[in-house]
Amino acid sequence: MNKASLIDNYERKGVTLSQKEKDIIFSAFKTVHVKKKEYLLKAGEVCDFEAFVIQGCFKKYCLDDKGDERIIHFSIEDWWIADLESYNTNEPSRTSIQALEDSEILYITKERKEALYEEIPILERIYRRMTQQECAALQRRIINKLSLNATEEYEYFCMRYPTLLQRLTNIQIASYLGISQEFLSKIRSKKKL
Amino acid sequence: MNKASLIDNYERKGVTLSQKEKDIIFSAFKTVHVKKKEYLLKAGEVCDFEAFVIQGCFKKYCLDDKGDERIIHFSIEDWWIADLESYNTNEPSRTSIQALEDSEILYITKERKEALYEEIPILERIYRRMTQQECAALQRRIINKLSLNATEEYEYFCMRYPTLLQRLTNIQIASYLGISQEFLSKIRSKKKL
DNA sequence: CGCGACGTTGATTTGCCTCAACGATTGTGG
DNA sequence: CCACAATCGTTGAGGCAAATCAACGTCGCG
Repeated sequence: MNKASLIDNYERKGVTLSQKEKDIIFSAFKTVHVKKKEYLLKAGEVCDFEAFVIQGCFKKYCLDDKGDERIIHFSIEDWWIADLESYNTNEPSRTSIQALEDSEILYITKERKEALYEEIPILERIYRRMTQQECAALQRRIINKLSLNATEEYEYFCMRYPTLLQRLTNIQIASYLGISQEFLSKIRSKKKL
Repeated sequence: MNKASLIDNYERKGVTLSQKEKDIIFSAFKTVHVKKKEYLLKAGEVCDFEAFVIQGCFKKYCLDDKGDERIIHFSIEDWWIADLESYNTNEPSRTSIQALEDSEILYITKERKEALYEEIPILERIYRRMTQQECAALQRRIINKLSLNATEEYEYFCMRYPTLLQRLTNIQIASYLGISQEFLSKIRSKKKL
């Protein structure tokens, strides 16, 4: 993956960009290297950026009242990461974003991005469609949480995100599914039979 | 609530519209009356519309493998309703949308709405911000599902949607929370003590 | 009036959690 | 580069939250 994948990601939303527009976009983003275990965002800070993952893997999580991590989302190559709730409201984030591998991202501040919308209005459409798709994905996750038991949710995860399976620990997957690592282990051992 | 609330809803996203733009918008939407128990969308159909609720209440739900209803979302006055997943992909919806009360909506087809984006480009921004907020709300729901037990989820629902509480049956609330109606009843009786 | 949907309560079952123990793997400092 | 610690994956025993099943009174409505 490289910087150009950002433009691919944009144009996959059904919009064609001129070379000049592409240049403006590239100059608005900053390439940033993030080492494993480093944080892009810590709970309590305001999320004033968005990032596009070129290489690597991130988790977005919050802590429950017992202090256990609840993973909300994983982002790998070609995905976006930010805390939209904090980004929208300018209030402190309840989530943290941490690199699970040495990673490389394209980073843009909220301020810079708002300016970009003025320069390239068609970006509004691109991000509208992108956000619509994210809504659909989040709705799907809620439907699964309402309809499936732990075993079925794990099977859906395996089917939907086979590449993620290999890059994550069981603890991380269990936290994403909302079950204990011990119970996930039992699900896996039953599945092999 | 009346038609003008649609414009209020738009302008609350930080954009001001001219009178001419408002007129164009009004003429693009159709006022539709929907009787209690009637369907706006049935599972298996493609969702080629969006609707804004002026009066009344709707539920969006799907059926699990046992045939039980799982309510994904309620929409009352001043909210939007559609199945974004089907709307985006043009594939058959897995959800159904049904009126819980005699209702009145502003209805627009996908085709008409795409034309509206061409006529009034600033609508792209309005809908982008609207969709961003929806994403944040969906993320919040996922966090709750991951972090809270049934009692805490119910208390959050009461706090967040007090007006909905009075208009829904316990069965509907239980289905939304993903618990059985019997258990919800037990939660409620404990709470009164 | 009578039927069906609703809300409640109790008895029983079950899916998943918690705690504890263990080997295997990974990481790290000397 | 090795020794030791930390993290990880697994398994078993026991416990709890919530589901299921069943019964019953109430209410609204045709």
